[in-house]
Amino acid sequence: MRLVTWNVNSIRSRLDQLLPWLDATQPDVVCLQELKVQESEFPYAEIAMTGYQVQLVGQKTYNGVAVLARQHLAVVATSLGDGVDDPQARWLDCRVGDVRVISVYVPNGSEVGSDKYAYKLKWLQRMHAYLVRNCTPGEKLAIGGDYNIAPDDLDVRYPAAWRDTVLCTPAVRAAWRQLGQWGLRDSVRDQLGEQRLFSWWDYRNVGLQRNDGLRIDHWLCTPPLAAQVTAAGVDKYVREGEKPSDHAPVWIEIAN
DNA sequence: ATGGTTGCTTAGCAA
Repeated sequence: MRLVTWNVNSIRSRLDQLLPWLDATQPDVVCLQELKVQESEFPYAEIAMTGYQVQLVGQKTYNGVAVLARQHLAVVATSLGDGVDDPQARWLDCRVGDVRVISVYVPNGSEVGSDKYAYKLKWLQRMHAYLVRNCTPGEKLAIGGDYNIAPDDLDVRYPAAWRDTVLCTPAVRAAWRQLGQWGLRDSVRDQLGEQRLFSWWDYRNVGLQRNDGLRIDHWLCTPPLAAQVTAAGVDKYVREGEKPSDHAPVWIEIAN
């Protein structure tokens, strides 16, 4: 079973990449982020043509997350559901067969010290609280998405250039470790060992040529599922193609 | 190197 997460940076402007990639790689489950579309404008017909079912939480202009699956897909929750007044579409909790799959788009945080950075740190605490409240480390749960966190300097090609940016601060890395302490495994890193793979290259730095990348898109899995992961990787060629998203798809393979 | 590029929406914001 192949699970993939990909921040597409606008699904409507990425259909010409998404559809052939789906056809070529045939993943079982796909988590998408940054749809940048409200549900009424979502390209349902084009996705239906692929044979995938889709569930999504949309929003005009910003954010938006989806889950695609070849088999039956049931929605568990469309937000963190903690009573906080937060219109941002960043969380979709689904059931696919005997696996619970969540597509997540963690806030970027903009600049350290900004309101957006404070929102990011609070949001990560709310995500942890959701797990405590609604999930158990004993179930088969996989959370794929853009976490906007490079967990370690190993996940940054040029750590000095990115030090203390919102993707790398001690505070966001502490929030990441808290997710691990709850019981989630970094299933991609578990497969990579010390190998350095990246999932995002900023448009602005023309950084792809220097491989100025970071690993900020992840699969976090509970132990029953993490134990079944047999392989992981990044479809970097998708980032190197025509009119790419700034993120590449990140996948894990699960035995069964 | 406080620039650079892309997408959505139309000059400014977010990433």
